[in-house]
Amino acid sequence: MIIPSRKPPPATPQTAAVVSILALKSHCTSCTMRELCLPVGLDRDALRQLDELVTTRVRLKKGETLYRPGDAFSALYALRLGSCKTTVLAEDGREQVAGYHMLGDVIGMDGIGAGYHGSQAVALEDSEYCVLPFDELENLGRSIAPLQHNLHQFLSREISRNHSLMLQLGSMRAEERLAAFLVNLSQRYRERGYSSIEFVLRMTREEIGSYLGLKLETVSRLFSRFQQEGLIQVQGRSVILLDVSALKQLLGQRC
Amino acid sequence: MIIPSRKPPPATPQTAAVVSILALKSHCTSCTMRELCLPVGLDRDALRQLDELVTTRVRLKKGETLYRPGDAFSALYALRLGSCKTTVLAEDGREQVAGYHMLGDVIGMDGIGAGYHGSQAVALEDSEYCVLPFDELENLGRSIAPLQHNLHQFLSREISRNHSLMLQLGSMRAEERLAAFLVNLSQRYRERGYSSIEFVLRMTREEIGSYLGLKLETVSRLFSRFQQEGLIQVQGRSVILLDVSALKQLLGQRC
DNA sequence: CGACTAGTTGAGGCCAGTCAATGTTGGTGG
DNA sequence: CCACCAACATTGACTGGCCTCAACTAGTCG
Repeated sequence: MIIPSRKPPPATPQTAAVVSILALKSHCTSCTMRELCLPVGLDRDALRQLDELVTTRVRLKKGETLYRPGDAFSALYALRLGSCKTTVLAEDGREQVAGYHMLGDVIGMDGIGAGYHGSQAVALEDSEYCVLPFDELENLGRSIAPLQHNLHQFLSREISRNHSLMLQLGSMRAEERLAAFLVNLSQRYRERGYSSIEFVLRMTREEIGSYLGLKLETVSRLFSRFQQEGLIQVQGRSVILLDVSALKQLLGQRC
Repeated sequence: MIIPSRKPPPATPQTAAVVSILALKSHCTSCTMRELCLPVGLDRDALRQLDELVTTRVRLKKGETLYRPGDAFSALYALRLGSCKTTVLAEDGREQVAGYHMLGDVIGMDGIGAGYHGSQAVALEDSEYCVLPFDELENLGRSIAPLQHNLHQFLSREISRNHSLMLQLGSMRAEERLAAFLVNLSQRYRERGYSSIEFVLRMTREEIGSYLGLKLETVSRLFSRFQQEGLIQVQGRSVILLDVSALKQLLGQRC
């Protein structure tokens, strides 16, 4: 609620150096992520106008940064390929993962309010982003009501997502948090047409721990225990969910 | 990240019963909270149009509910008088406070994405809310760019606020969390023209604990300790901050 | 191959939770 | 106005879940 967001304007250098800008047009019209992304439900005419707006893509290698705290906010980014994490930093340098993002996710939304980013986005693997210049997006939203509404929905869902995470961090035990994490990943992979029971984690134990407010050793121990109990099969970053309903029960959720 | 937001539509009864609807026009034009609230920076003409939209207010007594999880989403609410908390519920009934809100705050934003509320808003004292019908607000936003932008900023700031809270919940120790809580309240009281060093808490120890992911006994002990250390003076819900900079240092510090 | 990063596992400690007893406050009705 | 009660708050003693520290293994890459 406090610290990182109200910082004075950019002290940090802009991060354009590490990214490759592609002047290719990235047609929403033909994008496979269209129905998961901001253009969801738009008609052909609206899609064409949105295409006009998305003139650049950014490509990041694993570990590279899309934006940092303090960078001027100018655009939202739609994740087109690969995956990334967003992290927030405390004043003393402590860092916490605030989200893991995959295809169709829109990131950077925390920058609108302050005019500069309060968080950081780092690629977990080689990845690609459509740049949505925010001024133009607002302009276009004023003429295309469904686009405007989609934007509002994306902003709102980010809030809901954060609420769930806050609930996990504030009132769940370690094993419940990890179960929630796995079930959530599972659902999102399914939505994107991937296997919901077998996937490869893109992040380290430490990053998972950071996201869940746990230490890496705790995460590791829990993976081992879940495996022992027959809930999952885990081998490094490869995970197979053997008993999804048991995992869901762990969080108090009825399937 | 998971549980409460993706529920099926309303099972819960609508909450209109407990609230008093006032058909009074609540003029943004003359509202003292104007510069903290959604109309911030709007010109006279825009203000007048916004006035047209805000046709009703809701008045709640302490403990009454503005909306519940599952209630159909139709409007945002601008807090005009008093204060309230918003809470999120896990499936097993566990409840966690997600935010404390005061004059000028806009609440209900988590409902846009799903079409129904995922959280609950409960009055901490007798309070009053301007009802902002969301469809109409979107419409108006399409003709008044600054209003549209303000809405986006409010949505975005809610995200930033959540990020800070996540950071607290995930990586701070109990004393740091409470210090952060007090400093944050202090800042918000100042912004609203109240004393930033002397105020009365509107919530119980248990509610503070719920917000910070702590138990009420822990909160109580910390208040006592802070007092012993000369950081604050506390008497029930009355708090005086004696050493704000020491409190701020507590959040920056890694022990 | 060595250096490095990531992951696993064990031992022990500490912070915050739990349980319990007691004190305080504020609202209500006699 | 005061007595009463219930809700809220404080404090102590003890427990336990997660953290810390540490040793070791597995996999990767120059």
